Amino acid sequence: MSSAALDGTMPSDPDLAARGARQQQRSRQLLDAAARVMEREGSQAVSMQAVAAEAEVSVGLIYRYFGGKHELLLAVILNVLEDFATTVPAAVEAVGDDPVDRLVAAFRAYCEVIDRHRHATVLTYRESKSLDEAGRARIKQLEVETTQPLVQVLREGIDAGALRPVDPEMVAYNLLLVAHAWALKHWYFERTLGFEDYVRNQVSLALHGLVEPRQRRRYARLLSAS
Amino acid sequence: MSSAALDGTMPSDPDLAARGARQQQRSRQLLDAAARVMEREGSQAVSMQAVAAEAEVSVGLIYRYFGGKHELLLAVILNVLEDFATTVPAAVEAVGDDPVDRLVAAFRAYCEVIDRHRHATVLTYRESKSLDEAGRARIKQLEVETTQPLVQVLREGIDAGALRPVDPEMVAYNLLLVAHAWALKHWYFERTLGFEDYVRNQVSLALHGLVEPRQRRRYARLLSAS
Amino acid sequence: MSSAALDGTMPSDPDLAARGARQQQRSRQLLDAAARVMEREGSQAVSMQAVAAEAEVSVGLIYRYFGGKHELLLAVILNVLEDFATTVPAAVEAVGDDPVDRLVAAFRAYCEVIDRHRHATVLTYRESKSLDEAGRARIKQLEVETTQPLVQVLREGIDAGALRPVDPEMVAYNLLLVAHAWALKHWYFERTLGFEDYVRNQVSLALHGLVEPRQRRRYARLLSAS
Amino acid sequence: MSSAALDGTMPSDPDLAARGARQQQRSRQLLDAAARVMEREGSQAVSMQAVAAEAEVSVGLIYRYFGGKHELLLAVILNVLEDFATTVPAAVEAVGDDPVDRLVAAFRAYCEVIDRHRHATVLTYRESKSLDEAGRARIKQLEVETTQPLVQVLREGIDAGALRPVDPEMVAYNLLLVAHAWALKHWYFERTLGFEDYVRNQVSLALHGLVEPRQRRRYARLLSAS
DNA sequence: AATGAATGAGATTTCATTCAT
DNA sequence: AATGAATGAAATCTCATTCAT
Repeated sequence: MSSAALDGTMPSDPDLAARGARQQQRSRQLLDAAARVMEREGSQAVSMQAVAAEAEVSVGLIYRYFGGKHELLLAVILNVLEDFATTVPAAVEAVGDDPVDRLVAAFRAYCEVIDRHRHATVLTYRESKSLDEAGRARIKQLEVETTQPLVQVLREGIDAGALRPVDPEMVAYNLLLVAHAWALKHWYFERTLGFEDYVRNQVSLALHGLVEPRQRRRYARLLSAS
Repeated sequence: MSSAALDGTMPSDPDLAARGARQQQRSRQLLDAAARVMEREGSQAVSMQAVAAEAEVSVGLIYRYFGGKHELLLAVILNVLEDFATTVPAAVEAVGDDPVDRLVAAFRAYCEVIDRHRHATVLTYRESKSLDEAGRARIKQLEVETTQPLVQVLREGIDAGALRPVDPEMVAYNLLLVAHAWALKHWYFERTLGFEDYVRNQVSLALHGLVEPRQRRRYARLLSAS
Repeated sequence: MSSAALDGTMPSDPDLAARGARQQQRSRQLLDAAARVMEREGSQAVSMQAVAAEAEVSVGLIYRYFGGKHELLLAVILNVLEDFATTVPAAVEAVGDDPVDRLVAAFRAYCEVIDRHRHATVLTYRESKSLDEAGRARIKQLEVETTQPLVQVLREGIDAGALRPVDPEMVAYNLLLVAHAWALKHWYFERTLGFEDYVRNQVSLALHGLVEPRQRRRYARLLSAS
Repeated sequence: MSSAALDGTMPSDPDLAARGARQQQRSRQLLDAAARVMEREGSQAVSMQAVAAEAEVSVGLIYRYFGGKHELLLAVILNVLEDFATTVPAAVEAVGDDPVDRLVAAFRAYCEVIDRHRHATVLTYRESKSLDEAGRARIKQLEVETTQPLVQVLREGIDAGALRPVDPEMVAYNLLLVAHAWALKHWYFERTLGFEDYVRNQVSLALHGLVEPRQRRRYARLLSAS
């Protein structure tokens, strides 16, 4: 991984800074092009030549920014996971203290990130086998970390007596999966549901399974599907 | 799709029948080898040479039974979907009349099929882009049909007043996804859960979300996770 | 060349004779099928499997009658050349003594053989490179022999003073070529000419170049094109 | 057909021009190599590996310049037909106004082009079946156009009363065929005739068939064979 | 920093030929 | 005599990667 866009170096020399900015912009341009074309065709079907054409640069340039095809693919996937890492905690904090509100905010944030990177999400499922073991391990590790905010709010809810005493890790993964499903099975859901409907229905269904019976009245608004 | 294993022709001439049986056996042998090696390595990464080596036949022979790599992959995937089509309805019928029992039996049967073809299930997610449009459409169509038994038992349960009035199609797809997750996220779940735990936990969670509150006592056995 | 059809052995034992007849029939069947399908698709494009299918026999059987693909192709071509060897001299003898009549009869016979084996004639041009050196040499040799009747009648005509003193070998080859052209450029000529027109026009043109000026009146019938 | 050598674009940017020139040179190099090796062995028998080896480049490079084997073959053949299109009209114009002189000049020019591309001419006969329908149609179309200068001078000659009133299209095709024969049957003619002899003999023979009897004296020089 | 021509290993696919039945 | 399943060498074509400019 040699992409300047993915490490956090911050040179102080203004020349270097300018160069760094240009590099970051290039890197983003390449990443976007790669995501666009891979998502369109499936990454194995996409040649470096095609990515270069989509980004309107030469093949050689890609190798300046990414060590090779595997690294490029890895960077595309990591890009999504980073979006989770920044978006979800922010959404949870923004919503206040009620544990069920926080849970819903977290789930909704997951779904929004997925919706932003719908095709790249599919890539994660489809292409991980074409990475080396190190890359796969890194993605799995980050995916697990990605669920932590959910696990956290679930624990809070259980401790606060708002949620039933479920296995927070399994439930968190279930919710992540349902969010992924918006991308994975989009061809199916889009026939009947818009994004908002999907999120609201899934929230209602999940909360029916999770909220303590005696707390139901309090969250009636979230429990009703329509 | 020229595989004799996938059509149900049954010639009456004993010679032809013997030949048909030999062909079906070959077909199965090749399919198994393909599934084994594709699941191990990811189908794009797997050459026809590798499949041939795994099956201990020559490359050329694969082309006698399957028109090419795409057809072979398609056959591997269809093989799983056919297992659903036979196993799930049988399990539902075997369990009796109670709608919640039937729902649980259906879900459990899905999970068992997935567990039998864990790697081939992953293939479905990973490789569908390498099929042609017709193949993809066929798989999607069969996948949708595959959910129908679940949709059916959900409707029965709702009509009988045992389940809350949820959207049966969305819930069915959610349950299918949770079953798929046993394959897709096996690397994660296997750290903490065996197959039985996974099924029981998911059943408990799902039923908490689905069963009519006033029917809870009746299904306490299924609602408890451990 | 193991084809029984192409050597002249004639067994005296009636059993052997029956077998020989059956073999000859098989041989002819295969040859016809090969010619048909090769002519349709171009011999290189035609697999032994395709020939077998066309002849409605198994691939293995072809190898019983012809040593391999090269021999089969060679046999198809030789078959045409044999037709020349029998048809042309017969036509020349049948027409009488006039040297110009004999020339015309020979040319017309060539054209008729070509018309009978139009596609196989094209094969001779197209596929000779796929034969081994021995096969090519044999075909060239036979092709040269094939022109001999024409050379012969040209010589007779010159000696008799009916034809101008041209180079008989070159003229013979020219005439053979014009006959071949009926097959080679059939796509062109068929737009404007039927077989009879083609032959008559070419006869007229050739005789204008060949007949002694003072003999013209005598052959006016042949010299007029329409 | 992506060969830069075959379209006439002329970029004004000097960098692009230089690149274009390099590409055209490469294209020509590959075309020459392909012609050389195909002519030597027969195009079906020739692998892309062999062409690459002959041109001393890698296989992959051929695919940058020609879309595949068919296009390469097509380009080799078109190359010859283009030589006709430029050489023959020029030769006709260079010789002056006499219709018979023009006819002879045209025929001689045909023969010279054929002699320059002797093996590629054979290719046209041998390999057209391995092209797709569009390619075959294009070649036939160009071949017909190629005869037009001959048709034209024949018409002029007939109109001027120098030639007998023959069918100019058929005669033109005959002459083209006789020119082709120098390539097709070179193995035969080279035993007795050099290029000059061949052309002179054929001219003499053809003119005997074509020139108006009362104009013979005027063209005695061309009518004598030696 | 950027280009894109060039490479060549490797993938899929075909098919002449063999051989057990 | 006849079959056709099986083989495997060889062909076409792709594309990740390199490197001279």
